Amino acid sequence: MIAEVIVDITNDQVDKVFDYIALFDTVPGQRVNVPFGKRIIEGYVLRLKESSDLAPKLLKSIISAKDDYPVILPEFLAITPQMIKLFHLRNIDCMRLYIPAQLRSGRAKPLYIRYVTPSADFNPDEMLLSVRKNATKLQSLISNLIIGESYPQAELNKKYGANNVQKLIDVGALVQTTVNKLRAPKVIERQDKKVTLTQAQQSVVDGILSQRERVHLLFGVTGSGKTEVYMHIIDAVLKEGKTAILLVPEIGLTPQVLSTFMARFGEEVAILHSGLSNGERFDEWQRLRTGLAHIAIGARSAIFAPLKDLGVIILDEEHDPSYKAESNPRYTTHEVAILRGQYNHCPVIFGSATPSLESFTKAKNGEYILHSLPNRANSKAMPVIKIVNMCDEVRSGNTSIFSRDLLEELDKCILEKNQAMLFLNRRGFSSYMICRECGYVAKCQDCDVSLVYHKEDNELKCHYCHRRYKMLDACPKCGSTYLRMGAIGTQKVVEELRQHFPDVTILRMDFDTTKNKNDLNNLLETFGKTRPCILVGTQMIAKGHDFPNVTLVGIVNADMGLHFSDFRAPERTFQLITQVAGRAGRADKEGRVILQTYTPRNYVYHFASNYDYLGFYKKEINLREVTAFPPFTKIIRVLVVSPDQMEAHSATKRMFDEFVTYKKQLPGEVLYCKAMASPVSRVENRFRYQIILRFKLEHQQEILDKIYQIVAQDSHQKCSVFVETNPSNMS
DNA sequence: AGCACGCCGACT
DNA sequence: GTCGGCGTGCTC
Repeated sequence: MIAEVIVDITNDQVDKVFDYIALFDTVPGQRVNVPFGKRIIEGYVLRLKESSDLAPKLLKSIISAKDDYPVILPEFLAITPQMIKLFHLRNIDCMRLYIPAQLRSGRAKPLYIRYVTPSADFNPDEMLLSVRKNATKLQSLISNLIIGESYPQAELNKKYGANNVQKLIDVGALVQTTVNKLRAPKVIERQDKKVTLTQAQQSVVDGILSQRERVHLLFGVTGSGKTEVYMHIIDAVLKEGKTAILLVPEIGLTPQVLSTFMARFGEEVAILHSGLSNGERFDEWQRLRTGLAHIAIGARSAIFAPLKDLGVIILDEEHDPSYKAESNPRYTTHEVAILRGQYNHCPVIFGSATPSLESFTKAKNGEYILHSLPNRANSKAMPVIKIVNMCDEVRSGNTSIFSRDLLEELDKCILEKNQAMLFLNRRGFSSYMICRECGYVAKCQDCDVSLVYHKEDNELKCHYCHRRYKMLDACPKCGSTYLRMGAIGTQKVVEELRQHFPDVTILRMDFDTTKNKNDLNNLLETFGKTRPCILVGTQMIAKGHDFPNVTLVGIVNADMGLHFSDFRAPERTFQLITQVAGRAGRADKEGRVILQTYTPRNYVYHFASNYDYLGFYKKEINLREVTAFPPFTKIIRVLVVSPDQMEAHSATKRMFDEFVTYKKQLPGEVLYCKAMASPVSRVENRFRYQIILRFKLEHQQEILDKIYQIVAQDSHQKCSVFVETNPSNMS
């Protein structure tokens, strides 16, 4: 037999199938050791065949199998060609996505637990006679051992002393056995709490289950009970003997979400997330692979959960940016989900209260089936969102971070012994310029995106074209010199808050204060039981935490995201406001939201404060169409990185010239093509240049192929080139 | 990724 | 004359 093998080397030149002679039984998906050149490396068997096109004398043989089971499911091997094409990946990139990293590095050691059992000829009475009188611990060990019983050795060691236990092992009184134990994260007791669905929820469940081979978009407002819908569908497919994947955003994997699913499905659930130790994660992967667990819950990478017979794939909060892998290997979870859905003939569900423009457009076009849950399950009204004009505050002499409205509401909230959340919108390091008198924001004349301040050369730059602008001394609109830039940090907010409310507990939650997983849990626990209390935080506080006593949500600086130089900024801002507002007044208490902005008349705030997704969608999709931005076009960023600035520059120039030549061949297709230094021009002493292209979708495959071809032509060891599709982070 | 082959500069 | 620089090319 001949085996087609992919070798475990990340290099374009060896990204092809190598034929080896399989002298023993091998199966597709198996990991093998093969001779390659002068050395022996790991490889993955793709498929088996009778003969090779190569001359037999050129072929070498597989040395050995690395595992006694195929580490990659047939399903993954089947979708690999499509993965390669869709995301422009190498074969080996795909293989590595399919298996946990620990398996490859060989660091995933199974956990062995030693047990000891009294041996057949163990006679406690006889043995006690030969023990010294003062060896009390040894005596009690001997007299407490029960024949036929098995003890974890660590336990006995602790109780009676390791030397005593070892002594008994040495004389043959105790026999050691080793058991491989799976390190599952702690399991919450299963409570069979049956929830009756509302009629609306039930019809969504029925609709999805009756159209299994399709992609569904579940558009349900905050609190409409999407989770219940998911659970019922998972329940239904489990009963058919199938399996399920539920994906949540990276920071959405909160203890609350986990315990909800654990309580419902118990040990059927395997969790795959970054908080697990290497061993735990590997063991959860094994539980899924061997069929001990049937539901995989996790962030993005859990889309590669090794489950057979998938009955449903769910992406909750489908608009969340973390579903897009922004570093190599790059992929989009939505598309992988659809590939797996097609293979398994199972439904794929994208759920959100604020669907991404891309997904909603596809639903409107009939590519996805749209299901709506327009009402909250408890039929309570959404909290009122009050927009506060911060320019007015400045004009009336209030230069603090907080508006008078927000302070007043905070006062009331504290007086009533309730809780408040203050949300800070902070993205990236770059910042925009804003006039604090009139709200003017510096924008690029060509691109209609906000300019980004670059400290290195004290200039304002557009991230979408190469245009540079002189730093402003005064506002060009009103002449005020009261310009501001830079992000406010949570620390600053907390400091100022302490001055206003010295006696109130103020908690801070951001990247700095939640470095390890326990920090976050402790913080949430403290917040849960402290009243009154104010929680200040970034994105993190917006996700899935349910605190019934939160009656006030303050969005301190809504504009930050809006003026970030990203064509998706309005969309992100709308999603964020909706999500954050949903934190107020969850239970029987009225909620209130204060939204602070320097541009109160912006359409995003208008639609967001009315919870009008459809209105926002209509406006925004129209804007994208008119300005020729995604989803009507595709944006490609080619990033060139090299420690040698000249090398990076000349490579960029060479490629850019080729793109320009190509652009002329397809008149009207490539709308935009510019080369420039990257906004963050140097990272770790490596220089960065970029080329931005924007083109229509009709010939996208052709154009993409050409881009990849040009990039491949010009890649040397001296500089690395990365190609990103519709990038959101341009640093 | 590695390792060998191969073609030009500074040395015992 | 040789040793060694790392550019180029191949690995079933």
